[in-house]
This record gives sequence, structure tokens and C-alpha cells, in this order.
Amino acid sequence: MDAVLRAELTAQGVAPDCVETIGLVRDVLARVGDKWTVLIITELASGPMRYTTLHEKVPGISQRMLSHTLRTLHRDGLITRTAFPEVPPRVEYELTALGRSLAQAVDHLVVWIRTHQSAIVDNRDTFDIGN
Amino acid sequence: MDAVLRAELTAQGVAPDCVETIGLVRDVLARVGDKWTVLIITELASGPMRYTTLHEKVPGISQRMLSHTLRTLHRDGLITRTAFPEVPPRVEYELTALGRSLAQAVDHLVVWIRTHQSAIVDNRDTFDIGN
DNA sequence: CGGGATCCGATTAGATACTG
DNA sequence: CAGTATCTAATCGGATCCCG
Repeated sequence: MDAVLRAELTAQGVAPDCVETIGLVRDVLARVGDKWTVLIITELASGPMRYTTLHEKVPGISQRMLSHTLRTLHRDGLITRTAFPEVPPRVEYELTALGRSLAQAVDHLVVWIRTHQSAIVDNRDTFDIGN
Repeated sequence: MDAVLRAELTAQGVAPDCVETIGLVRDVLARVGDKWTVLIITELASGPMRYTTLHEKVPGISQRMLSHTLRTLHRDGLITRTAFPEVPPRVEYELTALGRSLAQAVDHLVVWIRTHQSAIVDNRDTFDIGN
């Protein structure tokens, strides 16, 4: 996490382990909020999938961001990566139990957004009229 | 939302209104995942608060990001902004019903993260050992 | 096929200075 | 007090090329 934030919180007298938690929460929230993670998790929710298939299914993602995002998800134990020793190579990605659990939690939030999307759009329109 | 993504989805045959929803979902998720929004919403959850008070309570935020984030939240109807005609000026921000509702939804996700933080940290450590 | 390495433009956000 | 304006450093992400 951010060293600056850590210093700020510590200066405010926040307990060290609590500081770590705040950092991790922010970290995971940022992951959820990033451009590709949710789309990839959503695709993987329907079952294991290969690199190229994901690349086709997730609209507009570059190879760089696909590998990068997959690596990060793998690092956090949210997906597994299985390389089959074949030619041509085949690699499959699959959600772990932890990953499926997160997918569900995120889905609640997505449902909230879908439910309230018209309210948000209306508010924006109203706000934008008055500038 | 992103015009590129819109084109991609449309090319894939996704219905227009569904494309809008995907864009808005991503938009709100990005908001939730950004560095300051959740911290500000969390502070406001305890009651209405002034600009300067928020600036003190949210560790490390700059004036620029505080006003910017507050403006965005206001635009989406998640908070209200009340300016009192006094000298010196006083402005209070407060969660709307919609904002409190979102705060609750986000809180579920935060609880999930706190619950599974040790698992994630362990996974990272294991992953990092093998590089 | 499944990526890693590099370059570079675009976006983001902090610091600083200033204002009604 | 509650911001805005401007400049700049850092980060992000796409394009491209290359490799096992």
C-alpha cells in the first residue's frame, strides 16, 4: 500500500494492523473498480477458459492488460492458472472458491447499480442542466 | 462512457440499452474503487460534515481531490451540498438516501474483504516466493 | 498459443498559489 | 472558509515487436 497514507494514519494514532487492513481494503476495492477485472471474473464465472478465448470474449482488452490482470488475480488466489504441456501450448484459467466468493460479493454491488442506475442518470441530467 | 468499448460491444451484437448499463456499472464500480470515494462516504455515514472537517478527517487528501470527489458524488445524487449564506462561508455535505444505500452495499463488499484478507495476503506471500 | 519487453501518449492526482 | 487554476510527476494502458 501507499507509504504516505500509512504515515498519515499512523500519525493520527491508528493502530498498525488496522492501517494494514485499510490499505488492503482500498487495494481490493481498486481491483474491483479497475477497467477489466470484473469483466474477466464475470467471464470466468461460467467456467474455465483459455487465454485466447478470454481475449475474444472480453471486448477491447489488449494482450498486455489481459496477462497483467490475470497475473494479479492469480497472485491473490482468485483464479488458478493451468498450463498443459502440449504443442501448441494451452493455458486455462479458472476461478478458485475465493474467486467465486468475491464474484458473488461483487455481484451484489452490480445488482445495486443496475437497480439504481436510472436514479443516478436522472440526477446527472438534473445536475448538468444547472451546470 | 468509453466510445471505444461502446463500439466493440455493439459490434458484438449487444443491445444498445444493455451497452449503456455495462458502461454505467463500470463507471460506478470505478467510482467505488477510486482512492477517496469510499473514505469520504464512510466519513459522511456518521452525519453531515463541512468541507474543512472532511479535509481533516480523510487522511492525505488534497483540496483538489476533495472538491473533485465531492462534486462527482453530488452530481450522481449520492450527497447533498448545502451552502449557508454566512460569513465566513459554511458548506455542509450529507449523504442522500441513495448515498446511504450505496454505502451499505459497499459495506458488504468491505466486510467480505476484511473476512478474506488473511487468505489474500497468504496467497500473495506464497505466490511471491515462487516469483 | 500464450505471453514478456519496450516505447510512448493519455490520464491522473499532488503541490502550490490564488480568490470570492 | 471553501474552493479554483495551473503546473508537473507519476501512473496507466495501448501498440508493437519478439520469444519459447
